[in-house]
Amino acid sequence: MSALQTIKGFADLFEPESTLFTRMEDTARRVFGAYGYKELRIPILEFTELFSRSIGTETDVVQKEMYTFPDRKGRSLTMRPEATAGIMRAYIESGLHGRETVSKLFSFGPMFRYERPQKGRMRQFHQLDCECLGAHEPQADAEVMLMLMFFLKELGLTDLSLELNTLGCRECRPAYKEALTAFFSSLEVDNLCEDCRRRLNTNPLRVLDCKVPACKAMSESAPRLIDHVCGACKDHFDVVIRLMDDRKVPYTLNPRLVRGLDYYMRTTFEVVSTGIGAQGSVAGGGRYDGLVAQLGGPEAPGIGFACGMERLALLLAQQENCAEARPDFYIACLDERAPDVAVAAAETLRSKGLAGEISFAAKGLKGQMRRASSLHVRHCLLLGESELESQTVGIKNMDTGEQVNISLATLGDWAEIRCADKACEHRLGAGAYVSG
RNA sequence: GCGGAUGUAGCUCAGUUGGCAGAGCACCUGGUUGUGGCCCAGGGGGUCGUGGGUUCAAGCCCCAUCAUUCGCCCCA
Repeated sequence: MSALQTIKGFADLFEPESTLFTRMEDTARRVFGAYGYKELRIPILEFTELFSRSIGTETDVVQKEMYTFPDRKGRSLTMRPEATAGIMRAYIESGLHGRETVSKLFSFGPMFRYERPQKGRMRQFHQLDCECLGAHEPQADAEVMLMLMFFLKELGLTDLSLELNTLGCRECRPAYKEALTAFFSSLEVDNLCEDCRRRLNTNPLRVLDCKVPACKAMSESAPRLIDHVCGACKDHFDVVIRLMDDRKVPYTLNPRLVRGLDYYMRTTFEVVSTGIGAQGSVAGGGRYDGLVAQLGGPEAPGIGFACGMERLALLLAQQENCAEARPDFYIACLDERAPDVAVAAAETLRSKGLAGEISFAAKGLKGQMRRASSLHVRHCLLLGESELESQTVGIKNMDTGEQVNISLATLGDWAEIRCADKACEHRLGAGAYVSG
């Protein structure tokens, strides 16, 4: 343990990862905005009760993964492990439900879960979160999923699969749970893994989700939820599927897809990738019609999803189309008097739209040129003794090796010409990456 | 909470059956070159993650501990 290292599972994000995060946020604002979603920023700390009441007391998240501690007055606070609960709280507390029938909200930021870190899983991780509140219609389910896939496509991610399932509702799920429990109890329960024998009592649906081969084999012939849901749920799901088929968005029906949080019902979905190791699910969500009321709000239905930004970043980093933006200039100071001149010259260049930097200290030519090379700049501006005497600057094109000397007074003109030349290129890091 | 792998120079890593701490890259100085990338010579840099133990002798063997990482679990 040391004051000079990050906490386990907490990371500093430098380039290029930080740029990837910015890109995800920008794309999210643009795409979600096109569907009528408004950005909502919510606190990171909430009263613990908000999470235990919404996520479910029996879930692993609440039981052993939350950062929970008392504040100075002894009230139990928790660093949010997910965003939905906080958005629901804000929705109810603000009275937004009274001013509009449908509310579409998105949010993003850090979440916290005390888990063992591994690839694609941190203790502080980031999620993009969308919630559509006030609509019970299956069209809302379809739109949410279409929006998610559109967002991923806009990021350039296409090699992903959408998995889809329905969980039934409060009316039909209890009967299914009983049927499922009865089914497993009729078999050799001892063949199930230790976890599943426990799940059989707490949450039998999770047995379907188990990855242990023996459990998988046993649940192979288990009764399927889709055959047990009530008429209303069946109708709802049929419309969702028909809409997805109409839009020709590929998906896989996965009867084993079960959400880990208690509040989900009816439509559930998950976006999975094979490219990032064991933590392959990059986004997940579903319908949660009872949640708002359960938290003390009105009877408002809802559907939404959360998207893991670290996992998306892993996929984005694998793409070959990340081209770094090249700075336009580096001013090499070869004389002690040069840095003063360089500060002013650089300001002139930047005011004309060029990007670059200067050496704050005067150093030898060799080191300066190395620095210019490592920065991948297009031009190296040389300020040495002779240039200072004559009030000029040597401009070396780092690609061609050509060098010209121009008067310091005309540096702004040179910059304008350079800018015009490159009018089609992104300026000042506005788009550090070009999509392919 | 459980299991595997890994901690040696600023970075990437070698290090044989236990016997003087190494390479490449990077950095600094000098030389060569018409003003960088090549080449030559030299140089600075290490509590070998940490603490114990075995031994004449430990980077190497044993125990503990911390950290990183990949899985399990769980989840986005």
